[in-house]
Amino acid sequence: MNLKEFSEILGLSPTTVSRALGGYPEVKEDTRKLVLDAAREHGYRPNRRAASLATGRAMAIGHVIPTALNHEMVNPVFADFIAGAGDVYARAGYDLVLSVVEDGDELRAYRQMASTGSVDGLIVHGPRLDDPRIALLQDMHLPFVVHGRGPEDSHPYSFVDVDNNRAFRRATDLLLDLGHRRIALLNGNETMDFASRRRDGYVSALAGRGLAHDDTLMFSGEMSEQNGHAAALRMLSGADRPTAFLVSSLIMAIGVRRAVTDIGLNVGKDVSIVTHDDMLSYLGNGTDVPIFTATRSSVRAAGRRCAEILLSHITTPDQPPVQEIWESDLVLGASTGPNLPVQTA
Amino acid sequence: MNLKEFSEILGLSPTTVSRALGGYPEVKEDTRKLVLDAAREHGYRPNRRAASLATGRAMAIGHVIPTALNHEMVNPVFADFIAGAGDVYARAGYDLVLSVVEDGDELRAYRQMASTGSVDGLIVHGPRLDDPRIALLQDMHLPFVVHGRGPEDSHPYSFVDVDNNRAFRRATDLLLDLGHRRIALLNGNETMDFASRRRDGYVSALAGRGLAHDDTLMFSGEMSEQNGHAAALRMLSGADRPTAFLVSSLIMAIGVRRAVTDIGLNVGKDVSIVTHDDMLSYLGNGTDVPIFTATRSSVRAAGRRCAEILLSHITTPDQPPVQEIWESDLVLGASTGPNLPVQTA
DNA sequence: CGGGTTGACCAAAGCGATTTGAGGCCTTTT
DNA sequence: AAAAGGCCTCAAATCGCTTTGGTCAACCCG
Repeated sequence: MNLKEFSEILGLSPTTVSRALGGYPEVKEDTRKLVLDAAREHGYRPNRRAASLATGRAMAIGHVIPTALNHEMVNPVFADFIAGAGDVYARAGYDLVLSVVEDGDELRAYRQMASTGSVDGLIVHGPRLDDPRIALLQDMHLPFVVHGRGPEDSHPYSFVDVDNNRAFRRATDLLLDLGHRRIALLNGNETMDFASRRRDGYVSALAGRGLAHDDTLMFSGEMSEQNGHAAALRMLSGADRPTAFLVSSLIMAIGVRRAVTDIGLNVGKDVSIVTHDDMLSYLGNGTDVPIFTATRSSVRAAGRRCAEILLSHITTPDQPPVQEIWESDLVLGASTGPNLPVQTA
Repeated sequence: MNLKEFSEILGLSPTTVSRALGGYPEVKEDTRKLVLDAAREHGYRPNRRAASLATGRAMAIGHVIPTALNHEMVNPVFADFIAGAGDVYARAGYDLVLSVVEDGDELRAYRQMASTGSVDGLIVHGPRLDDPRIALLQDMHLPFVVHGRGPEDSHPYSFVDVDNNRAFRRATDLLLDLGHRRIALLNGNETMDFASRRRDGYVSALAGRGLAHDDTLMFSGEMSEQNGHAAALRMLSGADRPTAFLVSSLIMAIGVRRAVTDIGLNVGKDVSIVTHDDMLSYLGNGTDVPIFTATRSSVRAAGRRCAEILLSHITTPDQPPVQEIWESDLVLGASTGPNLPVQTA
């Protein structure tokens, strides 16, 4: 059923029908109601592609998610981020076009989405320290919003980020205040912007107490349960073992907890854990008292906000960029406690 | 840059250029090479929407993922499933259109995708026991593939599923063979097809040994870490507590493990756990010896296979439906052991 | 040498919407 | 009663591509 057929059923011209559906004022209210009712009854809906072609608006937003085929990992925060963003898109009548590409092929994916005109804007996921994508997107004059932050030397652009440096500085300070001195950092891949900032926060908190950081207590890599377990186990079985862990993701923290219990120690008593918690829907950090003491920020809310900003850039261009740096909560849970003097007993 | 402009640069007609890019035989190889090189140089790519309109093919596949706004959970297997499917789409030149809708609004989403012609086919996620979506899709004559199975009374349709009944029957048998008699089932929501089949497998294995199932040892609900923890804790603190748990997801099993260690028991010694493992990329079940004994089937591979089947239905219609039921591995890990006679000591 | 093939290319007609500019009807004003 | 002005509606152009149905020249063969 196309517009022509549909308008013939109604005995109206395509123009009038289109205007009625589009909500334009040049059509009598009675007529509009007639048209809307008939559309519902006959199940008519304008063809998306034809409408896009005519208006020049794709009514779709692109998300490019990298999947490292060598190390096979899909970042689990995508699901929640996209749930948040997708909700906003749906309300505004936008589609969400997902492109799954191998790491390193992202530039090509962006270029293609832009030149084929299949999206009106893009979300940039997981910016790296030296990320070429942002410059490319600025060149292409396609609206975009970054989840996180990339290089800041270029022209300003819109982003939503959490204050990773501050969050991990505060978390480290908390552990220091509890008397811990051997604090391990299990971080994400430090070529990623967020991980780099978290490391800086951790290092500067230590430096603030005149402590040097110890490379043997620092891990940087994919934030999987396995990696958390392996790294923690290695550190705990070394001499002069850590009494506390600062971890970049809840999943990784679960691996740390398993390592701690594996060797017969107690989380929150013998070993403290502080983790970052993205508030993923399927991995809640306890209902009553949090399981883990955590720096907490909802990635779903970030998805929602990124989508809102992007849509506003699309509907009214030439706005100044929106840059939001969210403070994350530091919530106390059951995984931290004071460093007891007699720990090796 | 559109086709007209681009073909003028080359001094050729739009027809020839389009044919050259489309790989049609009516164009001299030299000319084709010329066109391809120029396209690369000038960054010309046909407008997707216009091409779709002309051919009638959207070159896109729709995925509708439900998000229950009340209970706020996004199924974490989506990320991996979509990574698998997206990879196949990308190679075939298809886009992946994601629609995030509130539970119950799925029918509307499907109807819309079909009538606006924005996709050539659909993947159905998470079929329920009495799922109206499949009948609707058959009515609309839009190709689709179901991940899992829905009602089987209607016309046959394509699906990829694991043999959930058999997997959980075997897992239950294993625990029975190890001497366990009080075996708890922590299942997904049993209005879902997969969970219902797993329950049947569990119940029939018990019945095979003349055992009745005990409602107080059965949980059905969202497969979150919290739910696993809460349900296990409740069961373990009751009288005549279970000695083994059969769990429907690794995340939930992690919650069970936490509950077991919380009350000072040992996983694999005092309490056995068998879980289903979707082989999510960020939640590997150990590298060497599996952490959990598990029924194992890759959801990413399922995504890939569903995509392949769907694309083949789209490119050559009127094929008979493809129905695949995958056997899942039963891998032994460190979380199971014999039921010791003196257990309450 | 001429009719029939074949090869390489092109003009123009869609695909299904939106939107401009023009026209028809009815009410209001002088 | 005629002119002006509103309010609706319409025909046709447009978006950028694909594809049908040619045209034209070169080639082949009896």
